[in-house]
Amino acid sequence: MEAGAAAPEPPSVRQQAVLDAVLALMVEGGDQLTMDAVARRASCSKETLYKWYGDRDGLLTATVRWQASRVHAGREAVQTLDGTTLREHLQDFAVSWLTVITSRTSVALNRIAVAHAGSRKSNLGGIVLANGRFAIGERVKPVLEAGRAAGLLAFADSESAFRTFFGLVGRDIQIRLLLGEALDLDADEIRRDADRAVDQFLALYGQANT
Amino acid sequence: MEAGAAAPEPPSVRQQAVLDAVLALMVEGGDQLTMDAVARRASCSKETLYKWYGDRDGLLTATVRWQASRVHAGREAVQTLDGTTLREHLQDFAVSWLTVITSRTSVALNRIAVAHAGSRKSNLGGIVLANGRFAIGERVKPVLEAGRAAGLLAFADSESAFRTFFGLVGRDIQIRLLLGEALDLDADEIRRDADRAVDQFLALYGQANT
DNA sequence: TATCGAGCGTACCGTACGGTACGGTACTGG
DNA sequence: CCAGTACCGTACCGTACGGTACGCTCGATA
Repeated sequence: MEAGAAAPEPPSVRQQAVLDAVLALMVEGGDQLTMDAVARRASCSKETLYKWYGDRDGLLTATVRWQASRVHAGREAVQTLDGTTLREHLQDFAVSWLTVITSRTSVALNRIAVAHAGSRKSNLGGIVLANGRFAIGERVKPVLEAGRAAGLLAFADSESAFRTFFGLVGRDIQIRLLLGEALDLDADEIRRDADRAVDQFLALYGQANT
Repeated sequence: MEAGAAAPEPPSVRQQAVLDAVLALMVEGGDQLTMDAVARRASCSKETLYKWYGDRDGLLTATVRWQASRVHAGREAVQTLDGTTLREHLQDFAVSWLTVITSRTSVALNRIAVAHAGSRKSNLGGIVLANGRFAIGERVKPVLEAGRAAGLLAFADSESAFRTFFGLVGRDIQIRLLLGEALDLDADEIRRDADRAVDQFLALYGQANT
């Protein structure tokens, strides 16, 4: 998947404030995301907005990238891997993924990106995919492969195994949220959900010694 | 989930043609879905559109319901259920669900509904959920329960079991499509995917005699 | 044949919003 | 103290689109 032209330069503090204003407006309801509203909320002039971001799409793109840059956790290398640490890693991934996709910000952002994917031009959808679904895939797959190398997991294709993991974790959550269902999970429910998903994944792909 | 006021009366043939025009325009790109474009495409006057559907939202709502009315397959009763027929039933569900969510029409419609869910008012999202995710849930759960009654499956909560099935079938397909990835599956891939999902589901919930 | 309603096509209105222009202000460097 | 820069606030422009009004045709009914 093409992420669509690398980010040019990191936003200044003032620019970050503007992008946060955009995020806030997104969360408050997708339809009030006008350039006027952004300028008012961020206490800046529209002219500045256009100077910094070119046009509305540029502003949206910068916002998506800004949010993505905050979500990325560092990818720590996996060295020792026994049944317990593998399980912990997977649980961490599941919890953080569920936390992300159930957050108001993510829901709002994904709504914008999905809507944008309908009308071509400037693919926010691609950026969101690259920084969401694909980014976590690239982080999980090494763990799965390390698990296989340690004899803890068995699968032929790590991509396919990851997709199953993804499905077991997310189930119907994301589409229900995107379509407007209330359904807010607290940290406990997320943890239980993650536990269940990891249990099921290990039941499918785990070797005896887990 | 509230479906949002039952459908008033079935559309006339002429009205169906109008709604099909709306669907066609949705598929061609979400942004050209203007009342003018619909009137032109359907060879009718805007005044008629407003007379029949009240306003733009009414037209969209009618379109979503119209599409939903076409997707609903009859729910046949489940009587005899052995391991083979259970598997067949689940495979049928998986195939038809994958076929639906990968169809251009469904993607376009879901995009509209998701976008609409951002700005409150007239929840298309609720209607889509009710006729998609929840409708299939209500059709699958009786089968799961029959499978449990026949000693073929083991689970405590059929809703939860269904959600796992849903996740195993859909995985990341829907979100990737909604976010604009190309990814078109042909009938063969769908069938293989459905097979895999059913295998995995039975591995998790099946009793020995499957 | 006269009347009537349904509906097509087109013209029109109001407004919201993307984008631009411009005056005013504060800070920076010489 | 002056020039330059960056930016705020506001006014402005053009257009696209939701919604309305109106004249016309056509088929049905008496």
